[in-house]
Amino acid sequence: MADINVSAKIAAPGVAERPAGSAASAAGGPEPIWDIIELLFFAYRDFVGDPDEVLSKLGFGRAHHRVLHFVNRNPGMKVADLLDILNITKQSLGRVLKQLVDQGYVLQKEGAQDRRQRLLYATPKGEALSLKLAHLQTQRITRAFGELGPAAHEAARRFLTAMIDTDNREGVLRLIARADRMAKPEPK
Amino acid sequence: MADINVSAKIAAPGVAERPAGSAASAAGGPEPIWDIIELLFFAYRDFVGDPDEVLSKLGFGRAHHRVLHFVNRNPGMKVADLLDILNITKQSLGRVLKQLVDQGYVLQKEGAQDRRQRLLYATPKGEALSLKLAHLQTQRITRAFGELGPAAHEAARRFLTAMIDTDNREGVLRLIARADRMAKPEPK
DNA sequence: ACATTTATGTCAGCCATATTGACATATTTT
DNA sequence: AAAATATGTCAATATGGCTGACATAAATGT
Repeated sequence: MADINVSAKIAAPGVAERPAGSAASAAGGPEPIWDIIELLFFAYRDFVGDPDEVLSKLGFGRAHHRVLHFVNRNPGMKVADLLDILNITKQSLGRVLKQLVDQGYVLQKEGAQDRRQRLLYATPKGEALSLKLAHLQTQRITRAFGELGPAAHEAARRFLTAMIDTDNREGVLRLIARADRMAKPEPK
Repeated sequence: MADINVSAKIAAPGVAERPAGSAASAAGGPEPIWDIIELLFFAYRDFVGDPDEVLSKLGFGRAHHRVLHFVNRNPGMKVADLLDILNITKQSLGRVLKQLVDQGYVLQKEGAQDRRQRLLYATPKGEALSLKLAHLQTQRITRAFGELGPAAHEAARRFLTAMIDTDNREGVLRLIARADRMAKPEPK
């Protein structure tokens, strides 16, 4: 991880400083909430950084992580569901998914009612990797909550939920709730 | 934005549900904190989605946004500082930075003390774009805080800060704090 | 029964953003 | 004078997005 040591000489004598009433507040409306904007950037960067290290050793990237994660959490999901969640094209998904299938992390099974569908399941190998990555992220979250006290989990959940597009929010919450109830995959 | 409408048939009748003490807690250590892991994914996706739309119309991408953001927030920063923050190589930065310079969003000035340095500044045009993008993100944050009550800002700040790598955290907080001082310089 | 729509896959090519390695130039430091 | 530093650049490569076009099988509607 990069160390953020911007040299103190940035605000060196002679270097232009902004005039008193900054351009933002004077001209362009409400003051940006800089701290949250930047903290989100850094927090997310570190949050995905842990899994990225593990994945790169396997020749995988963040795209594989996302696919494997949602497949593992929602056994039997359709390809189309995954496309909606990830918000990418089927061509993009196809490449990544094929690698996961070929290497035995994900398997596809013909739908029982609708035989056009290729329902997706994580194999034991895939589940193990998914859980390993989730565990890394959970360690970070647990450490953060440990620093913050018992109300932190609920507060974080509420904040993050409120940051989601309002028209998507219900769907996301349903997705999470159902995945929590979801069975272990039984591709029979 | 994609609508998350995973077909309800995933949890089809007859599909087993996870027994109370789930497989993960039985087998593989502590239970992953799925809700925060997934909410972070969706919240961040929407958070960067707003600027992405504006940027794509200008032929820019997320990389340009990051560069412009930090340059605007830290006028006079060195190229090396930017590389540390963004955690990319100078070759990757070079291409993006060149476009921003060529199109008049960023300018480079020779360092006064060290003439090897190319100190980076946002032009008025660059500042305007940066603020426009920050405004979009601020609208989302403001809406979220509005739903959550007055303590939400402090809670979010504490949560996001705690999620950052411990050895990076101080540097990040210093960076944010100094940028805030640059925006509203105290009468010296 | 036939036509249409749906779910998925695939081929081919393009673009954006990242990488590594090697090398160049100017400037500061030793 | 030599070494280290700050930056830039060339060349090649990889990943993960994209669009467009087309193929197949199965479900659905008339």
